[in-house]
Amino acid sequence: MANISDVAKLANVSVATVSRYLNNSGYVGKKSRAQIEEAIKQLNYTPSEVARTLTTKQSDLIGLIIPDINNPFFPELARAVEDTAFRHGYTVILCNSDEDIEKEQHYIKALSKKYVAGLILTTILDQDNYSNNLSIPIVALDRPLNVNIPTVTTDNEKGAKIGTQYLIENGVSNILCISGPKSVTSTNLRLKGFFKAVEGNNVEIHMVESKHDFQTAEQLTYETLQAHPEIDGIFAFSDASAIGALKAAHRLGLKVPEQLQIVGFDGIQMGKVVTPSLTTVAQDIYKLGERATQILIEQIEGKSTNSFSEQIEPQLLIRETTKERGPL
Amino acid sequence: MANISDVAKLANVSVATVSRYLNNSGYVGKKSRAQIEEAIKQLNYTPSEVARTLTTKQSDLIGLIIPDINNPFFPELARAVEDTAFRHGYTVILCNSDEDIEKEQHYIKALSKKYVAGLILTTILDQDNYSNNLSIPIVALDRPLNVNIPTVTTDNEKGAKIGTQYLIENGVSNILCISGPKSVTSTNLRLKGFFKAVEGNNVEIHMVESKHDFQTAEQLTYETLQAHPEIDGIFAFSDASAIGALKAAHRLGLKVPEQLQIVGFDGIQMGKVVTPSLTTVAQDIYKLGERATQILIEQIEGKSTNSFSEQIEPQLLIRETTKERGPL
DNA sequence: TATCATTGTGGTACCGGTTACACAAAACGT
DNA sequence: ACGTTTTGTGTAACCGGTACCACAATGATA
Repeated sequence: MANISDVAKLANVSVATVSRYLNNSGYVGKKSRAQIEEAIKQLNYTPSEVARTLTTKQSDLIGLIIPDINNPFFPELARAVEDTAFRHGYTVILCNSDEDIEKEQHYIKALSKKYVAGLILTTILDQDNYSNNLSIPIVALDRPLNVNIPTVTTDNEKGAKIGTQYLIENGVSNILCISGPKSVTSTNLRLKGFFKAVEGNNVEIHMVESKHDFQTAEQLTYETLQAHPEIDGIFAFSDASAIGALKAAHRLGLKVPEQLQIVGFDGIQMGKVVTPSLTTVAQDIYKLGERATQILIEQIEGKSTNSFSEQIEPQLLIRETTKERGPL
Repeated sequence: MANISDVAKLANVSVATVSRYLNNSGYVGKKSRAQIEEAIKQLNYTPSEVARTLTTKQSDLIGLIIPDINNPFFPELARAVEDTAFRHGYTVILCNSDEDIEKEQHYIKALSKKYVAGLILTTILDQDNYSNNLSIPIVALDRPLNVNIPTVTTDNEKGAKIGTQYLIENGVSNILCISGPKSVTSTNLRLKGFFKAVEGNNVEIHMVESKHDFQTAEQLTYETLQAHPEIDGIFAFSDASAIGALKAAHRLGLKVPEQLQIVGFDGIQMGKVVTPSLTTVAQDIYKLGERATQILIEQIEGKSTNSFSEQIEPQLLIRETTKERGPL
């Protein structure tokens, strides 16, 4: 691969001039410009991003760490981040931490050594250490990280509250709550919302904790439903769990929504395509990813240091797993 | 951030010695070693991957370009690639080309400027140009690229053949074939297999072309099924399409598998969780990703130049969308 | 005409590493 | 005791860019 001095030689100018041409910085005469363009074409030259990064300490890389690529919520989120980043001239490095702290730290380290311009994290670090000893901008997405780090989340408490309330309004009196991992802040906020909605209403509750994953939720729900046939409603903290629960209900021959009503959380595309289609507390996934990226880029480009945390409103999507049917 | 010469100074040795220590190349005395370790600890030093890449022209980055992150097949594939890469000390950069050639080329260019060590492509480039003017190892995954590039695929023709045959054996006489985009090689191979299976058997066929995406397939199937109520079997070229088709069947009140049998292709996790669970021609997704990565790494590390294309056997997973029920 | 801003260009130190080479001290063989 | 090998270390060129500085030519202004 040709380098900048090959170009300079061929164009009969100095590397400095070529560099100026490439970066549109400083003056470049008409004649030189033409020669340089010609040389670049002839040599099929592309500047090395690596060398440039080394001197400028800047890059157009944004690292995105997600915990579980197999939960469709995260690909959809990644899609939004990628779209937005792309539109601003950044390239996204997507890493899958697998809910594994070690793997996550490995990625954070690997990425920061590579001079990513910034990091978007969807993760479980409750310690404050990471924010501080890393000198690049970070934005937390979906799950708050710590007070000093801008965070973009859905109003989880509210979401859980309206989801649960809707179940209760629809006549459910014995709810199974399928929560997510307790280590994650958003789980706890949703728990809070759930309990607020339940409070004072005469409903019985059962709690299980599940990964946001079809299989796990299906198995857990199957067992719980067998042990407690009186359960007539399920509120799941993710659509993935809800869909697993739906499967369990089918296996047990329970009619949804007649015998059992289900409300999920997330609003992934897949919710529309299962049968019956899933009533859910939808997060505005695209907006979530978009805002996180915008905030990060603002920080990277130094345009703003104070665009802090944002909460995005969830919205109840009424579909077919609850009795009071709405539009498809 | 501290750099190598800070470490050298603090340890009272030269940068060369530190470098030798870091890379385990050449001799480093006991005393120096200890001092260096101490200095590194004190300064919290990590070598800059960027600088290293610049001189060595090597990196531990593997670029993976997938066409559609929202089709669960690809996240599962990405997972496999990532796992394998991680185990070998490589980091995966995942890019989503969105089936968009421009975006894809942008990513290929961006990645090659960053000295990725190699590239895994899942893509639609029928032209040969890319293989040649890029000097890094490439492996094509899921879709063959061109003869000079190692390729890891499922035996698509065979897969389509056994899927279709199974449908016919189960008494289907009027098949709707939901193919994928014709621009992709694997689609054409599957078409070939489909036609081979159909040939000579007295079945009627309908063809539609769909993206591998729930919504599109659902809509298309809905329309086709309405126009042709005599259809009693569907073979879809992806599980995503098959699941969309299943939804369409539900909307039309058709009983699956009694009135309509469905076979998908891919073997994604989700197939298990829909109701009824999806009979499908399963690709060995993990193996697909694993082998592609292994072959790429072999090429990167120069261990092998001739480990060429591999085909992986598909396997029919009999579940509930076909009449002859197998194990769950 | 002298002065000064504008335009255009080249030289070169530097970013943070790697590595070839030179050289010294220690260990070894005879 | 002396040549040879092994071990240990430093100097400096280099990777491919960027950017500061110096300097020349041109045009504008006083």
